Amino acid sequence: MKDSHVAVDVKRAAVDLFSTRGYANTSVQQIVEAAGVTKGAMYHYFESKDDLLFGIYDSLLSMQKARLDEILAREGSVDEVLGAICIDVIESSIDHMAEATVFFRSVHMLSAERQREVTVRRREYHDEFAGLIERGQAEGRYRTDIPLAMLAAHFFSDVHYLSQWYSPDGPESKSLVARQLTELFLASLSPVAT
Amino acid sequence: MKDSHVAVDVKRAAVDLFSTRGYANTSVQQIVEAAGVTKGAMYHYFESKDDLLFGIYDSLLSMQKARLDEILAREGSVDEVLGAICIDVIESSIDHMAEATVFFRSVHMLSAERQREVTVRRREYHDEFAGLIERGQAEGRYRTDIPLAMLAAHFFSDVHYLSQWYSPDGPESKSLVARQLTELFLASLSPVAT
DNA sequence: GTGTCAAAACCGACCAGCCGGTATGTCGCA
DNA sequence: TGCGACATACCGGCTGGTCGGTTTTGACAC
Repeated sequence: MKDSHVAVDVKRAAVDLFSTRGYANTSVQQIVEAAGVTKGAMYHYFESKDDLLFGIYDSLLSMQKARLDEILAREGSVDEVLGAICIDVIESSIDHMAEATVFFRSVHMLSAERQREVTVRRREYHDEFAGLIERGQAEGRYRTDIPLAMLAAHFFSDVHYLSQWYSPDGPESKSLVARQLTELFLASLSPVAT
Repeated sequence: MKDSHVAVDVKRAAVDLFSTRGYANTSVQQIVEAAGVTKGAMYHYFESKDDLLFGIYDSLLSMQKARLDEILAREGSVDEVLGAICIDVIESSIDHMAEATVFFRSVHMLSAERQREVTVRRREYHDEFAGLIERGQAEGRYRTDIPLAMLAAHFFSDVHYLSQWYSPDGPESKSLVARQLTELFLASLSPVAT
């Protein structure tokens, strides 16, 4: 049921429209027209407009979590692993910029229940990420004068903000941006001389 | 006309509701009820719901710009001035958290024309901020291996993200958060050893 | 191959409700 | 008596969602 061409087309069209016009400014009618299907077909695969929106969140959260776990499973020093994670999440956010835009812009349009689920799953990601920083702190590699949660937030803010300024058509390549932002973050993690 | 108690109350109620429920999920009826006025009174002071939303943007942009210019006019080294600006914008964003939440969440709900004006005024702020970093680079204080725009974005991302995690009821005080985030930013600006 | 038939997929006209906005009226005051 | 500041009833349009009906699909018998 999940991989019907209808469901796929509708979701793609929805991501596209939500990211440009916004969720509230996009009617179900516009979505199905853009997807080349009918309303009946859409409501056969999605319970509601909210359900469709949540589908976007679900995909993105699953993907990023899988990527995170895959990298965490690899061998390497804290520095290497953390760097790899930062670069990966930035690159994949750029690869899925439209989804990311919707993700950060439309949480409050989800039903309360769904918002809670998104929060929980984001926190899982956050905690694994913060845990890695904590390991680095234990090894004396990262500063401890600033709360762990703030260090993590300091990085997520960059990912969050990407869709506000990055353009795929711009001068900066995806991987360069990823390396530079990661570099800035890691630089700010260095312990301060006492 | 601007400082009627009706206009003030409506705006305050709107900020409150927009920041919690979102612009699209808040009806004009709810706003006027929360403000204790009638729809007629509101439409006497605001042309449209869009106009009301823009009022929030206008206030915030004017305030931040004025604060920026005031600090820029003061004497001091680049480090001191930049640090003061960072701390100030973070603190005032916390002081006006509700407005900031609306600001970052609802731009795409503004009319195209108004969106353009907001963009222009944000860019003015951005350019002055980036200009200061550039001065620091010229003095050899800040790294030059990363595009200026990205350095600026790296800071704005933290301000942007504040409303996602900061709670006034939480353990961290406003000024401490401001100092710590500024410290992280300035740390990442340091030139890298070659 | 072909007829049968049930289930799944899909269609699209329709609806109730809400929402932003307005038209018209009232009231106090200069 | 004119005018700005509100109040209130009202409207047209649009939106998410539904529902009865039709077509397509696929398993099975013959």
